[in-house]
Amino acid sequence: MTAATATRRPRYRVLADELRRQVLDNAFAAPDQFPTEAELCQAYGVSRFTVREALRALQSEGLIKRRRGSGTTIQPAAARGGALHQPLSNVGEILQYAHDTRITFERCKSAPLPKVLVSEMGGAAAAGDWPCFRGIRVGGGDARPIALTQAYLHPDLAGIADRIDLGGETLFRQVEELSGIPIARVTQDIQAVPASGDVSRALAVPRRSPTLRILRCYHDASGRVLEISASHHPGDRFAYSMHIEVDSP
Amino acid sequence: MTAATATRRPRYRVLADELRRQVLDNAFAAPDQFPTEAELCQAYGVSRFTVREALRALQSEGLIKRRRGSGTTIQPAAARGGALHQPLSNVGEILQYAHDTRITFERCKSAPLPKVLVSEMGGAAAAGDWPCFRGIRVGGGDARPIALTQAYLHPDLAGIADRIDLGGETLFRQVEELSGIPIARVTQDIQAVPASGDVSRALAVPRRSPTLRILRCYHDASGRVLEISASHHPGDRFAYSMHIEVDSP
DNA sequence: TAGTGGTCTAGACCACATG
DNA sequence: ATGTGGTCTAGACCACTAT
Repeated sequence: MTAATATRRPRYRVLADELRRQVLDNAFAAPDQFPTEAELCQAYGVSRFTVREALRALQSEGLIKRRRGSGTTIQPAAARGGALHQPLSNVGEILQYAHDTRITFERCKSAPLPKVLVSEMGGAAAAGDWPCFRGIRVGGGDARPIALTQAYLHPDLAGIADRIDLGGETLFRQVEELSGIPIARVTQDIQAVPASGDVSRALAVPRRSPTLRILRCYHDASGRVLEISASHHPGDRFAYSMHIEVDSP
Repeated sequence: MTAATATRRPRYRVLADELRRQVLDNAFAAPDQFPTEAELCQAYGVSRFTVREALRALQSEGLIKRRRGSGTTIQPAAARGGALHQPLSNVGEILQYAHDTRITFERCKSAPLPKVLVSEMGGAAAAGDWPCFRGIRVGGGDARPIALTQAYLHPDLAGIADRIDLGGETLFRQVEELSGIPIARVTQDIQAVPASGDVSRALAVPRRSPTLRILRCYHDASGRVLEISASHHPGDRFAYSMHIEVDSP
């Protein structure tokens, strides 16, 4: 029996989070200093199954590399260029940013959804006033911001809009928790656009300079859009990076 | 003890192949007629672990969908384009374009890797002359091109460079086939950059206009970069979209 | 040879969906 | 109430790498 606290979070996810944090915090002296499965089993008091599930997650994120006989090594964390990299995997952690960045939101007035976002959704079911948030993400060793994000909640969720912690977890996690409706699917649209006046001021870049715009729609299981967001990133100091594992023979 | 034949192929892969064949052969009357885990354990005489590993593979291919409590269902065949199976995981569609586009390459002279790509790789092991290809992708109902792609093969693969079908399958699939070395991992970097002179001419966009640049590295199992490519897309008529299925915590 | 990760078994309890 | 898939344990043997 473990502690009596009712953690509904699987152990292998907790372990994966813990190990990811350690890797990103450079808690290991060298890439080959990552613990073996047996060591992790003992250190955390879990079975090999749990350890392997956690390591499978980290591997699919590209954080570690495993070879039979050799061991587990940390993937080149450094060797990255000037731009900030956002590692993402095919599962839940996709929408998280590097751990040394942070964003704080401010609440804006509710308003009809901007036209560009309405068309992104396919034009349907966009009626009503959507509670609006605006945030600027900073970090990554650069004083200048790396993102301007505008997010909108579905009018049905207006009741929880005031209970959002503006400096807390990601918006969509809070939306899930406060509304009790899990996010089932995220669609994402990435495009290069010129910086508008608003964006150029917020990001400290010239007007019309290349900007990476990421539009995201957060759907529940029935397809309804609970949240929609638009993020603008400066082209010269932000890269959206992902990796894909291909299964061998 | 199983049959005496020394099958070094894991059971869960054999099972996955068998089930994939059945699904593609429409051996199941309805999408919800897929067997349960318990049925598969009994039918094939394997443990639940083996069954789940097999189903995990099929799920990551997008072939089946699983829900706790409900069961396993077969995904609509509409999601599948060609008759060929794609070893790439669910995120693998990321590398595919709309099928109403096409690209033809031309062979360029082998040359040292451009600096921007060297730094993308981390700077190591980029020495030598890399066989080079250049292609322009058209389609999508617009007469103007939607991409300029430059691709480079590792100098070790110079021998197969002349056997590439310039109008055929994707380059990396041909590289896999001709070299016999499977691609194990793809890393991808998306950034907004201003159009260079070369890019602006090829895409028929103004110089310095926002352009979506996608850098891809194709690694083999040992981490060597077999192919590296840079694609530039016009910001005003190209969007990179992707869908992500979220597993709720 | 010793130690690593990869595969596999036989159990168990749980969360969830459906009747 | 039943059955589903999700999590987890404690073992085992094997293939591979390094020494």
